[in-house]
Amino acid sequence: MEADLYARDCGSRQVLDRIGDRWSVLVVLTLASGTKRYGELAQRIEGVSQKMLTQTLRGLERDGLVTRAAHATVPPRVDYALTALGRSLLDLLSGLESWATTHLGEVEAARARYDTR
Amino acid sequence: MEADLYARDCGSRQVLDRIGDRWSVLVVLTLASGTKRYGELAQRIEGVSQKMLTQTLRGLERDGLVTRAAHATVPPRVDYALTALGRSLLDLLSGLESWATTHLGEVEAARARYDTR
DNA sequence: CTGTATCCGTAGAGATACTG
DNA sequence: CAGTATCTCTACGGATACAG
Repeated sequence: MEADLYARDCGSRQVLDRIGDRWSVLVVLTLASGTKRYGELAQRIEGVSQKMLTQTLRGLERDGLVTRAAHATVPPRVDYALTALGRSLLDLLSGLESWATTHLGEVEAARARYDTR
Repeated sequence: MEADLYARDCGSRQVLDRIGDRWSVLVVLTLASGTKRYGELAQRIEGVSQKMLTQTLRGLERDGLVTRAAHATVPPRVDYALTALGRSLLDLLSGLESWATTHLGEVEAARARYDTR
């Protein structure tokens, strides 16, 4: 079976959807520097709601990109970390991150030009 | 001014949003092989509605990633192409494409594992 | 601390019909 | 051919409250 990104029902589209997910990228990038607790992620990623963070983490865990380790302590503690698969995605995502920051100015300029004509 | 991807109101988040957009990625990748007409894009990208394709193209044009050239012929003809900025994104996106297709199997396996426990 | 459950408003996506 | 306009619908995301 061939993986055709352009085909409607190809699973590679779903993979792209996860990458494209707004919070997934930020979560994976945050985990680049090592294991993080739930609260650390929530604090670092500004603007993410509890619901969305949990939902995103579940999705990443389901896709095998992130591991979840719950410790039965009081208070509870849950550690999230990247899997090997998750780390394999890291280079690409940090490339995206640096593209976004370095070309931000050009994009904003283009928008200003577009909006004023 | 610093570009912090994790800051709520930083423009780099909006840039990431565009990259993350489902159809934008597919459109840019389709334009990788050169100028395409509206209809060619619609045909190549399976499942995209007319509305979404137009909307995506407008967004990409606004952000300076794509040019739009309308010819006043009968029937009309509109050519879309990548700008230099758009091409600068291409390597990253094709990296994403190949990651998606090569790791599709692992992701699907992880999902199956997650869903059956 | 790390979640789950519920309600609710709005943006987004599809379908359809129409136009230069 | 390449759109625009309008309608409908749902499903995403935020807020809030509660629980283990």
